[in-house]
Amino acid sequence: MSFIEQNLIQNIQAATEALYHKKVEKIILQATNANFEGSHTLVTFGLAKELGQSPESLAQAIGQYLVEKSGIVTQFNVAKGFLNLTINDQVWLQVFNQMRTDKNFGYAPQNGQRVMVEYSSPNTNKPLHLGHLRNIFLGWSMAKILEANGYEVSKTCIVNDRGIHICKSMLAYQKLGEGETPETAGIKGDHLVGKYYVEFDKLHKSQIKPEQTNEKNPATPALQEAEQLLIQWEKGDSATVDLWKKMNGWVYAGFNETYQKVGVSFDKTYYESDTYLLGKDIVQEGLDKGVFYRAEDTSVWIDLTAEKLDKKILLRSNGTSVYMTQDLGTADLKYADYQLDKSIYVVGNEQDYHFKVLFKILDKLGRSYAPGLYHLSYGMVELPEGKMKSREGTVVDADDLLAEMLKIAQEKTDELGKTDDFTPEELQKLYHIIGTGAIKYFLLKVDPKKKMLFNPQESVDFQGDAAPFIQYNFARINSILRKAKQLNVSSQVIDYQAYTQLHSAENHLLQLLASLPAKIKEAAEGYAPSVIAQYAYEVAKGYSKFFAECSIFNAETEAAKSFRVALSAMTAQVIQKAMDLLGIDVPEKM
RNA sequence: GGUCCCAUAGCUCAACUGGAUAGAGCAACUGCCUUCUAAGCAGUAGGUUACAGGUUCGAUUCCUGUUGGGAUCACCA
Repeated sequence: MSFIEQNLIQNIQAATEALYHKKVEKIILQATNANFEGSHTLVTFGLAKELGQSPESLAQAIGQYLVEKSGIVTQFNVAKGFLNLTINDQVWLQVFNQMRTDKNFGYAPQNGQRVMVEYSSPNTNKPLHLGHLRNIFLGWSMAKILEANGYEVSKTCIVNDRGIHICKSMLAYQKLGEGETPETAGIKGDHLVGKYYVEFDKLHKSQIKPEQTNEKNPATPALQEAEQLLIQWEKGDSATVDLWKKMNGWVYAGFNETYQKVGVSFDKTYYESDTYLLGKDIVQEGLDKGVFYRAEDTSVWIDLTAEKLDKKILLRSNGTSVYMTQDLGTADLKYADYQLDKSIYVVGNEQDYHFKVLFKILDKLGRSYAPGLYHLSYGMVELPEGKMKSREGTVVDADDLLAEMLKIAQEKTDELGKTDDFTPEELQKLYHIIGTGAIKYFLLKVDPKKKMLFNPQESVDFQGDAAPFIQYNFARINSILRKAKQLNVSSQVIDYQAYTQLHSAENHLLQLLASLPAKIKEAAEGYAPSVIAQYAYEVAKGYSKFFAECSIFNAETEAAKSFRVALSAMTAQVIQKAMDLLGIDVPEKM
């Protein structure tokens, strides 16, 4: 809480005591609506009831008191029951001075807690698509935000690298591959494997007999062969394992290329081929504790109907484990590896039910870490015609989209012609910063919980509420700072006393900058990078307005000039920090 | 059918967790570059917050119902 809020709350409490001889415990302030004068607002309806006063007269009385006694409130107005307070500009300048001298402004100190963010978690049978990008950017940003809130964060990825779906692409490759490799085919490894996954689907569908069309899982020869391959793999058959290793290697190389392109990485990768047998001992533990039960056919279940959930299978009658069993095992493994206080799973909302059940089971088993588990459930990215389906080819491929972003960035940059002095390398770097920034911002600005729409026809915005606009303001500021250096305008020392009247655009911007710490906290508590994205845009907009309305180098006084340079520098710093939390770079020039 | 989620301007999204006259961007229309980067600024227009009730000083937000959309309910992962 800022000292302004502390001061106001204390003085409001003092006011109610002095005026009505009653101490009020909780005072809640909110930001003043833009249509009214002031920055802080006290909503008096609740207080009025408690004190037996009318909201209007109470607001008047407290307002009067604050102007006289607080030392920071210069004026107030009352609309209905809302008491709007205007804070002295000198106080705002103090706030400004405080934030610019704080190297860690916005960041919370270490809190000694460990948190894991698991994200991406791809299958190794097809390339990444737009939905994965939302997942990846959310995970990365969430990790950054938690770090900024003082957590020790580890980023992990659980690769789903085994199972029937992997065997499908292996089988198709065996049949049709003719020794093709990413090199000979000239195709990125993950795309090559994805191609054979599609081939398998074609083969499988062509083999479905007329009388099987209504079955949910028609047993075609192709499917049976793939199942056979899975059995071979589980036996450790060397030829099968070698093929599996080779194809997975291609996929990893492809994924890594994409990860690198978008600038994300992991501290730890778990492979399901290593962990898929985990969790069976937990099944035994659950049986011993009486949390699970064994059915007549020897399969193991948990009955969660009392919790308004269903019965869930945990071990098949043939003794093999299911998805849930593995997740129980990896939860224990993660905790054993990192002693986590919190563990965040970034997984799509189609798995809401799965995680509800998973967390409930771990809780029932008495795991101490259960309360710290959180499913960061995000909505699907949909196309105008509906959901993306990889088998039907209606997906927006991640690599294709990134390439298109770079292309648009290049076209737009070249069109504006402001980069004539750039070297080819600098230009490539700039296109990359702008292109990837645009897609990241596009995916992160929306509340994670909500599904969102991507229209390939309109693609991603580079204008208005978009990353390039924010980056543009950062570049603009750097231009200003370069010029300030040239002109020897010092912003180190500011004569605040000589600057008594802030321009409304300055005041607005300053208040925005001051709210960075609150926003970083809010983003972590709500698990919502969108809070930061919206904030970054507002700051950029605030600067743009200031830039248009206040001349910096032709300022009326020296004090104003140096303050404006300092305000610009501070804005650049805040923009950079906010964008960094989103995983978005900012350019010095553009 | 059970459970869960969603519905806000023509389009894409906000709305400080129950607050004021519901805000931005895109698209449309008006102005503004011989002065610090116009990827910009200022303005006009655009809304019965799906619908019907309820709770209260006050509802886009909470409750009930209706309609429409999505997810999930596998001895798949």
